[in-house]
Amino acid sequence: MSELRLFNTLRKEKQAFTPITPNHVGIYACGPTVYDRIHVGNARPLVLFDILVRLLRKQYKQVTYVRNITDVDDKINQRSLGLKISIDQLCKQTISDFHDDCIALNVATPDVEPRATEHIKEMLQMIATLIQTGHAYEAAGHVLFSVETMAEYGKLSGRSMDEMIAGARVEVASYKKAPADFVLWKPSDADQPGWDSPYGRGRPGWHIECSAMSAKYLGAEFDIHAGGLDLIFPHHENEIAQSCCAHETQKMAQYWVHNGYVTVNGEKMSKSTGNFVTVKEALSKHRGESIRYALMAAHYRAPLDYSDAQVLESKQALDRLYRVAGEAIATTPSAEFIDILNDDLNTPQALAFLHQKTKSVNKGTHDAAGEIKACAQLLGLLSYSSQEWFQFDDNMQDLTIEQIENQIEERRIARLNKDFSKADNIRQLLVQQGIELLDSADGTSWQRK
RNA sequence: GGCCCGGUGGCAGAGUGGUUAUGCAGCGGUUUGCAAAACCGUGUACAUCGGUUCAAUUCCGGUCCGGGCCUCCA
Repeated sequence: MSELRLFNTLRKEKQAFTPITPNHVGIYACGPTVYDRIHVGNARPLVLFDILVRLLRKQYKQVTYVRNITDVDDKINQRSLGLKISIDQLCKQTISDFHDDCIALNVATPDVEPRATEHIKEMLQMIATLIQTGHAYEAAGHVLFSVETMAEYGKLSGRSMDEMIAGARVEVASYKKAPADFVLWKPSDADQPGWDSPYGRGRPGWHIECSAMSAKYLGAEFDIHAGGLDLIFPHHENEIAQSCCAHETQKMAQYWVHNGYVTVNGEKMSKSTGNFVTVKEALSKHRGESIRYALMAAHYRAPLDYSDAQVLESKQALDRLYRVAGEAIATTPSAEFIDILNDDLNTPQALAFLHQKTKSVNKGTHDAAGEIKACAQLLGLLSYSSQEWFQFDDNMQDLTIEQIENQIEERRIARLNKDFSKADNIRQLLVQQGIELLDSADGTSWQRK
């Protein structure tokens, strides 16, 4: 079995993965800001890093997966005002919806799911350290990180200070020493959420929570930090600056892994542009597992265009896998399969492998059903029995299972009597109600269309 | 304006310096009372122009096109 290789954004190349502590991998992924339902674009990293964690667990004794929840953010404040509900209520509801979406997509719960508001103390400690060591300064009630004090600033995103200043579209606040300096702490009005601090009542800037929480649960230096491509700059760049300066380390995470965008008609899915489909909407049309399959059908770093047609095709592909391996007892994923995933999480090729195995089972050349199931389950697929997969339907039921079975029996008798027109009639009637009959030597079974 | 990424057959989407990706769809078969499923056969795909090479879709350079980041964003 080969070793895991990951494309490291820090180096812009695939690298062999070696954890800092043998047999214990620490991985941190940026989770949602809980102001609204997540969309399919948000679901992609959830699914992909879920697979990465499953793969890591297969190969390392201990894996600590931390995925935060950002529950202090100005978007949350705005939305709570708009909805006229408390921030607390909004967060509570959104987190609950988020967890429902995760379950529907078969995304496993992380080992730690820290919330920003529960780590204000750690953030303030880090800010204090940064001020003491000259990396941060107070100005107009804010605390700002001084980018000039960080020699390697810009390394992750591959841009120089000059470039950033040249291309800056940001309005530079007058109290900043340098245009690229960013906020660690900012003052809160009476009606904004805030915490007492040496700098007055205020709230944290966006980036500091991930630095504080990753350090708390994984240490100053840990193995993998994951997130969407759009977090590279400024979020992850700033996390690195804060963390490395506060901890006096060379690295924050060893490997930085970023997934590509989900697009709609070729354009980035994004809340702010209104170009998005929520996971909930998608789930009203498709099974969670079909959506999950669709999200891994392209390589994680490539863009993925989301459409109903795409998910429908994923459903068909799953049907094929279920037919051959649905009832099988999972054995163990083969080394060949692990190798494919170990090569920078090549899920499309992993799926192709499953289809190849499926063909060989259908041809009768290999008895690989158990292997297919085990491999698929490592991807978080084939988690149902075939019966559940083919007969289950959320939004029925005008027809009970008993009624269907009665119809099948009636048809059986008609067929025995060679009354094929009656038999075909029953088939037709059921088809109209979304039920398809499948004749075989062993009798007739049914499935939902 | 600066920087980055990508262009593969009808669609989606891997991969490779010289040999079948895979799935869906299509066509022709086998099988089947019907319907499916399944199997067999079937596609002269690698944006474009040059270069390197015995050989390039694969490496290098230009061009065109698309997308992204530089502001909140997974």
